[in-house]
Amino acid sequence: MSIQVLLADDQALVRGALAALLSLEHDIEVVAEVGRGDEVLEQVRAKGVDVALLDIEMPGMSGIDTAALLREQAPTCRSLVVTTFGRAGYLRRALEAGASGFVVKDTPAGELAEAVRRVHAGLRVVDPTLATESLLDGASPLTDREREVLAEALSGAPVATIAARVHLSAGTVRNHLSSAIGKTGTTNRVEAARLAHDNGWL
Amino acid sequence: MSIQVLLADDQALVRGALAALLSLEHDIEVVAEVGRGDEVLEQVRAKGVDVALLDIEMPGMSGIDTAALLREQAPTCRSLVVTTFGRAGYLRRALEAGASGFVVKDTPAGELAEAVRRVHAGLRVVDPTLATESLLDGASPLTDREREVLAEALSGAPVATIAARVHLSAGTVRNHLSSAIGKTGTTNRVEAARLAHDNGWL
DNA sequence: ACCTCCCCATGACACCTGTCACCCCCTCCC
DNA sequence: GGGAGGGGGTGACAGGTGTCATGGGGAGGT
Repeated sequence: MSIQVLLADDQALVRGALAALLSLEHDIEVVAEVGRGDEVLEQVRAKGVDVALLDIEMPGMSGIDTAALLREQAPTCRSLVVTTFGRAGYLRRALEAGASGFVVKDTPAGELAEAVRRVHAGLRVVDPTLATESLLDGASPLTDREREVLAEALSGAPVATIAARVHLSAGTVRNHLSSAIGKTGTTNRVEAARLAHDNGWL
Repeated sequence: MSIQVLLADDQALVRGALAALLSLEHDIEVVAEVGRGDEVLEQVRAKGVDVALLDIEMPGMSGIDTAALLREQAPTCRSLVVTTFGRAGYLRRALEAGASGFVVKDTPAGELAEAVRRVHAGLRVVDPTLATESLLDGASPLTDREREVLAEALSGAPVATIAARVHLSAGTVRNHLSSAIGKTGTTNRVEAARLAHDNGWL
């Protein structure tokens, strides 16, 4: 019995290309493709998927949240997160969410099939270049509120707008921003938001 | 004689997957793969490439600049730009640079081979969803200086830092920023920079 | 009970930003 | 020649921003 695989990626071309790549392997069969995170569970149940390849940045539901959902609702299906960005915090959050593997998109193509087999066998697969870096500084120093406020600041909105969106006073928002700026070692909210985003903290 | 194709994309996994996808076609042969824009020309000359698939965001040299280089240095090789982002300005700039085609990565996988064939036949291939939108408002309203200053502002640097980097007085930088904010209909530099970036103006 | 940490909030202060008026230069074009 | 437009610059002003001191409240650990 070959390994039943689901592909979740918002870019149809990448999805189709990965399907072609994996279909070259005799022991792997791509049985489902979806472009949104919130369509994964339904397909996993319907097709009896063994391994779900999840992109992180998808409409509907992120790959990380999807992995957590699968762990609860479909524990026989293992998750392999395949993402564009090798952000330290992503790996940590993916593993915490119950993903069995984490592969960056610039790994050699030949290794993907091997990663799928390992995950299916119950092993963990972690991109080696990230493993060391991540577990050291991957933890976010930000509190929940700081994270929330920074995420809003990413778009460049002024304090008043942010305050309205998170239902806080303008002064409190500025305090959170100031705290986040201090923790990230930056000099203003924009730099802080970028750094936090690049580290996968948002 | 089958069509000789080169793949240029900084993500090895995507590159390998696209190679697998295109290799399913009997009349297409992937003869070269590179991960950097500045390695394309060399490979095109060495392998006698007919069609170069170029990602835009690559280290070394952007896909757009690479297309322009190929037009000059290897006019028998046609360029097909394949990119993640459907930004209006990208299409316009790609076509101005001499690319024969422009495809977004979330087009159906099956259409890629057809796009390659059309480009090879000397036809233009343009993503239909972008064609209308792009040629209307794809032109940037920004002057060179405004573009330059906005690009620096993208990182969140304060005016003093930007002024030092572009060798202008702080006041002039603020004037350019103010002008750019006005033209983009935004309220501050961060929003203006994001909008300009998303439209491919930077 | 006590300490620590996070959360919410206010007021004050220095500084940064966005805008405007006004000046200069140069180039292109009618 | 004159006008339009881009570029570079200055000074001034209102308002936004970052920091700090100082409150109060609650959850968790010792």
